[in-house]
Amino acid sequence: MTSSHKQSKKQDLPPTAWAVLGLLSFPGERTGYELKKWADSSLRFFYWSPAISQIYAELRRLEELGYATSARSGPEEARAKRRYAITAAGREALAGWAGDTAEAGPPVLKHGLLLRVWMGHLSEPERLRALVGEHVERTLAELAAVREAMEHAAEVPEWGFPALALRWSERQHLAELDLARALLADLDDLAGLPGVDAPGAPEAAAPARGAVGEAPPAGRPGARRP
Amino acid sequence: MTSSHKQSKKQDLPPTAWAVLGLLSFPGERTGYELKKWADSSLRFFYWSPAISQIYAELRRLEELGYATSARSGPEEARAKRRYAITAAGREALAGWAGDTAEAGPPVLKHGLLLRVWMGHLSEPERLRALVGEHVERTLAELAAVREAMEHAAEVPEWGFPALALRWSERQHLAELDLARALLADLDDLAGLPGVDAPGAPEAAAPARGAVGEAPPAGRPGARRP
DNA sequence: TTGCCCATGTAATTTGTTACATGATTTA
DNA sequence: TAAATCATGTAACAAATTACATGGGCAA
Repeated sequence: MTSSHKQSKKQDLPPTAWAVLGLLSFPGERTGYELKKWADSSLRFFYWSPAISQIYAELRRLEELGYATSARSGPEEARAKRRYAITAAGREALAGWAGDTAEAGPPVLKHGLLLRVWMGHLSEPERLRALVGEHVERTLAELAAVREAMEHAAEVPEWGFPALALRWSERQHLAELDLARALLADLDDLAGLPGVDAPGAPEAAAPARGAVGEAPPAGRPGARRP
Repeated sequence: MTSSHKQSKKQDLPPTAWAVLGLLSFPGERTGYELKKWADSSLRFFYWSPAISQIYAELRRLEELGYATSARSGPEEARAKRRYAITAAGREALAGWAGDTAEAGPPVLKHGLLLRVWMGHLSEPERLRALVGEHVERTLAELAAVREAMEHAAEVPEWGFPALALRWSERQHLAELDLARALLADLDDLAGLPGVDAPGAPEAAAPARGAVGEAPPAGRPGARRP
């Protein structure tokens, strides 16, 4: 078991494989099914929750690489229940990946709402505003889900880092709500109706000031009516 | 060539196809190459910039569907320069997609840094802080790129909506910087060193207040040292 | 006894990437 | 005249999804 096993390219797995291995890096053994449920209430808030079929595929790959082991229980036949655990090699590889500066790229954001705003000339102004409203609704629902997950995470003391990640996600969703409010205001400006039909909130502005470069405080961008 | 052409499923294209069609929805005809460059300085900030080879593929598909037309110029031979334009059918379909409430899902975010923080037990605290620092650097660079793109967008009067999207992106990046600052503070707390080695900024807090549910103001989460 | 949750997997397909091939036009 | 940029495409592959197949255990 020395020469040319299968480990062709050691440190070059897709992010999903590392994410699954990360799930395994917490104490305890679990099944693919359990991993999926856990991902649904943690990773999905700031990263991604793979399809269950992909989790099984990654688990097999990780085992082939020697990064995980499995013990089957129940029927000795095919499709027996398998509980997976990380190996020492797996832990080491994962730690290497997690700390690798080159590996960590920029965050990936695909924001469907903004794509629609960008081509806003195709929609009625009202439709656009409605889309933003739906986005706010979805964000509120997500925020509630994050907070629920936070309660679970708070129960277990060794989940300090997962709790941190969830706190980040909570703030991120709050920021998303602020961005939506500002977007709505800009949309009004561009439509040429300055501040008339705003239904609720009385101009709660002051968005994201930073030590970096102050966000253009005066003078909205559009507002060019002939 | 009338009966069963190829348009099997009318309104069911991948988001990338719609994005490319969206690029085409602005006045003027352009080549795939030009589309790619434009996407690199607009769509990529809040959505995504497809590979050039995929742009060509999508353009061919859009033409097959009758959503775009192309006129070749230069050599009549193969691989002639092609300028694409949207058709009336294309514009209609795109408008339908853009306004469709069911079509617009939640934004997709894959944040590699947070994935690493989530499994922070695998890294040295210093490494983790360094990763956050790099993220801040990247974000600042992106922010500068957004601002440069905004200058270009400001030149052309009919780019009101693209300008809005860029403004959103600018604020989004500023929010990301705030989130990184808060994350760093939480990391310090969890490490047990409360607020000592903060190098620069004198506690510029007050992140995202919202009418929704105030972000836990007092009492940090971790801070449980034995 | 029907339906739901647990649990694992295969197959087909879509989406998207990188690497490669080719050549024209512009700029230094 | 060499290099960069413009410009279009093909081929091979990777990543990930959906749909499907299978079956045990448990609760209404």
